[in-house]
Amino acid sequence: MINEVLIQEFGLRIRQLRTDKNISQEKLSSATGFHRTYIGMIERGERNISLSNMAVFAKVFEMTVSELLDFSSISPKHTFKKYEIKTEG
Amino acid sequence: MINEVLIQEFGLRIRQLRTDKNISQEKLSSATGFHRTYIGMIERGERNISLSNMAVFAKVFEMTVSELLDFSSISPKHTFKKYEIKTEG
DNA sequence: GCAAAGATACAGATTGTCTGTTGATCAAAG
DNA sequence: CTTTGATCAACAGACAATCTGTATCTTTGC
Repeated sequence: MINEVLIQEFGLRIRQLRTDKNISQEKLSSATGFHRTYIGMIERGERNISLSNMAVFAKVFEMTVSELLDFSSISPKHTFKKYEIKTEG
Repeated sequence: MINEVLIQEFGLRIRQLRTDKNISQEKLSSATGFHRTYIGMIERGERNISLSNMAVFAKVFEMTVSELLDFSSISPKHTFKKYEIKTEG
């Protein structure tokens, strides 16, 4: 999978926001409508989620998708330079 | 499809960035590695793209995914309140 | 034991690729 | 002015690859 690091950062970000709210994966599951095991897979960086599903998390955490993808609190050195393009791997 | 409005905004954002760079869909296609028709579908808001593929566009446009999803120039009133959650449609 | 989370496997849906066609626009040439 | 050639983008249909969402079982920690 391409851009795995980014997907893992996203998982950490969701976990951080969830634990900040002091709720379980099951609670987040019912808030978002996703299955609880799916939440777990996302937090572990095992799922490359789509824009429309990102928006569901963003809404539950009351922020825009842009803010949801702001990893400065998790990974201060985050930069586009680490992103990968398909054919150069 | 859920969150269609957001997906359309993303398409407009890509189109804006591409036309600002003065390149054709085909040029963007070879820069990103995606098929030329796929670029067109994204710009028309017909594809719900994944995080890892967003990063490919972000890299080509030299910005983070968070910046790529900043729609303030396209849609100044963008807010998470317009996002949808699965079960409410 | 019990609750929360990890792990794996799976069907069905969607994304992403590919070939090819159509129509619009533009510039150079007749 | 109209034909030719080149470039660009919308679109259709078929296919491969990947994601979505669920079920089930295992592990961890209280």
